[in-house]
Amino acid sequence: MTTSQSGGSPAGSGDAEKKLRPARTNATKQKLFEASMELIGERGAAGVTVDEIATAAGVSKGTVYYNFGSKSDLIAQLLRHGVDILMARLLSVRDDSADPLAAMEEMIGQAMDFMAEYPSFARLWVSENWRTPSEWQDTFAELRGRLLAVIGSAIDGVAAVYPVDPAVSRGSLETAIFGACFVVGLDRQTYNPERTREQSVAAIMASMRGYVMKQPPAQA
Amino acid sequence: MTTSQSGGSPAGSGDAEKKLRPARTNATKQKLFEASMELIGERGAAGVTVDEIATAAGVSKGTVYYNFGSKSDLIAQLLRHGVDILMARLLSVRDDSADPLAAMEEMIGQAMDFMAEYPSFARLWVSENWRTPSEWQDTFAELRGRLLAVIGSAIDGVAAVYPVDPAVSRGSLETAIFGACFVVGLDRQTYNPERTREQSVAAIMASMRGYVMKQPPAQA
DNA sequence: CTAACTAAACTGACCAGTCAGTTCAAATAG
DNA sequence: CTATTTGAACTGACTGGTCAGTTTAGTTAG
Repeated sequence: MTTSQSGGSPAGSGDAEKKLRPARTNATKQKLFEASMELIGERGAAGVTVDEIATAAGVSKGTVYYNFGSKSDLIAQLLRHGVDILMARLLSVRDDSADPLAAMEEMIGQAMDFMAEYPSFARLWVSENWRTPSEWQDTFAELRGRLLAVIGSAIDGVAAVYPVDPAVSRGSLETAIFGACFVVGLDRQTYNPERTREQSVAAIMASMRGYVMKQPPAQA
Repeated sequence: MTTSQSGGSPAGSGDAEKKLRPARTNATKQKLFEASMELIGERGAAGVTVDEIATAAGVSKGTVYYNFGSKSDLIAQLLRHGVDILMARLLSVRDDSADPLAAMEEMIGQAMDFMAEYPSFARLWVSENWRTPSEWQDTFAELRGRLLAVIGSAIDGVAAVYPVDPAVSRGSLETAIFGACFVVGLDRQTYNPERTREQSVAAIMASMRGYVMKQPPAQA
């Protein structure tokens, strides 16, 4: 069970020591992330073998187990890795509060760019996210919460300035927008490559424009 | 590769003879659909064995191969089966054109009910839908087209009566609504069981209300 | 009587995880 | 400056097990 490697095993290391120890390791992990993102996005977590991942990364199978504790662990870290990238992009949108609707629109645009750039991650996410008893259940819950918080605060920004339909719960709207980003992004890549980024953003933004009410602001 | 069964094999029968031949077969197929829908929804197509499906359906493994040519074939027919049910519900909404927005709302409600009743089908759909080279690719393309057509005509119904934002392409909106139904439905079941049907419908309907413009109708 | 189904054994491929051994750059010693 | 040691990083053959699909001889029910 325990990976009793001859040397110290970085497999178990959560996140710490990012500067001192690793020499080749980080480059190797990066290659493994890229290779497995690609393969797993295409054929699913269960449909890809560790050997394939190792070969695609130009590394031996043992190296995968040296760097990660298990296939499952690799995928968990892969999920975190992808979410880190997406989060960074979403947070790059300055909430200058000039117009919260514009901020929202840019966030959705960033999300669409991310889906276009990492479609395999998006596929992995939607493939595994809603499985009921799954390894990664906790991972998903945590990452989902982080992402929804960002979207939620953008919605709050809008609700603070515009009058807003009280019949629409913030939580459901978060979910709808979040989900629409993934689905619209994936659908564009899979079935409608001719669709533009702007069309996609506009379609998702429709729910925000439907959320703000047509009456003039109720002057807080 | 070729399924050379001893007895006459209904395995290859696409859709024809639904009345003449089968005596026990239909009941068995039904049981197999239910069992595999459940299992595959939970653990994914690749994560479930044919033996498990057979046992769960209270049937022998041979029967699975008697009724279906292969695991892959079973899943393809399972997809069609689920879409048939969903389509029937969507089409049950009378397009009385009294208010196309109300019709749209009821359609989304029907979709939410379906997701609540067959969450495993929804999981199967989102898990496999966007895989790039997959068996079932053609099946998905066809079924997706059928479903989008129904939603599209509901959108057209709205666009025929209300003034509508030309910046939002019908295709992207179809996709966004279609996808939101799956994602919101699944999220409700997985992460937010306290969310009501109405909240979910309202969140998805927001995109329709954002699609119709705030100016008074342009009087066709 | 025959289509539908059973039960069980079997094949051949495939795969996650293991482990004994190799490499090599940097540290330490002479 | 050279020799030796250390250990992290990596290798790839191997193991124990699983699984899709097949086959066969017999049973059940319409």
